[in-house]
Amino acid sequence: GSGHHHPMAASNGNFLPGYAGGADCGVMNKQGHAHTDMMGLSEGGSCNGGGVMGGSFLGGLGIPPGVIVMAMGSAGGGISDASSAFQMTGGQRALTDCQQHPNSSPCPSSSSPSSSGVTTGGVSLSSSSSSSSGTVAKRKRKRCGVCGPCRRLINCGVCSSCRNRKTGHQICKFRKCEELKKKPGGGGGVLERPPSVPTVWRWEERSQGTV
DNA sequence: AGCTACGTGCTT
DNA sequence: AAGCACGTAGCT
Repeated sequence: GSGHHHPMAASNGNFLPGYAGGADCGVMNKQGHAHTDMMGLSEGGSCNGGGVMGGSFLGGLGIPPGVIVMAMGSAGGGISDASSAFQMTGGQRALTDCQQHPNSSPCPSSSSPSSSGVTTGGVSLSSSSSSSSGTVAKRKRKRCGVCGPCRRLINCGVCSSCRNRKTGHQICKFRKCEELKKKPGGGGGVLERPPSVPTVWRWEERSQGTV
């Protein structure tokens, strides 16, 4: 057989092997700790050529969660399944990450609240810098780590941000945190956070406390 | 020191 | 208003 590519893969193969495939794998590996997340998301490791087209396909394309849910709901015909699957990936991501590196505390949203301060609803106001002479230095907000885009671990490789990364210095559009998309002072509702965070927190606390 | 990505200004 | 490009904060 020669060139019997999958119809879907063929149409998308224009960029998958070029951007999502190589670029993502390379970048992710370089990150060091992200590979666990990626595996949890793709359930097979697209980089290793696991053959799970669905995983690499969705991840590579960077299709937003909503699309995935719709697709699954359409195929499986069960919203419960879609919801479960979606939550599983998200939960597994956080838990796996935390468990893989409990000492390094890689979790930006759940592992080290005091340092990251994301869960408190903003950047850590700890007197790190700029507290000497009262100069209000520009402090970057950090991604919430729990929204859909934040859960996404693979760059689509085709959006303007990915393509113009060299000059744009921007994260993949599909990975752009929903909170960061809003204005810094947008309604001051920074305290609003999804139930995913407190759930994980309780889980960890119970785990540590019980043991 | 180098990389990633947020914040902001400029251009369209 | 949306997108692009640049500076630079934050992290490794």
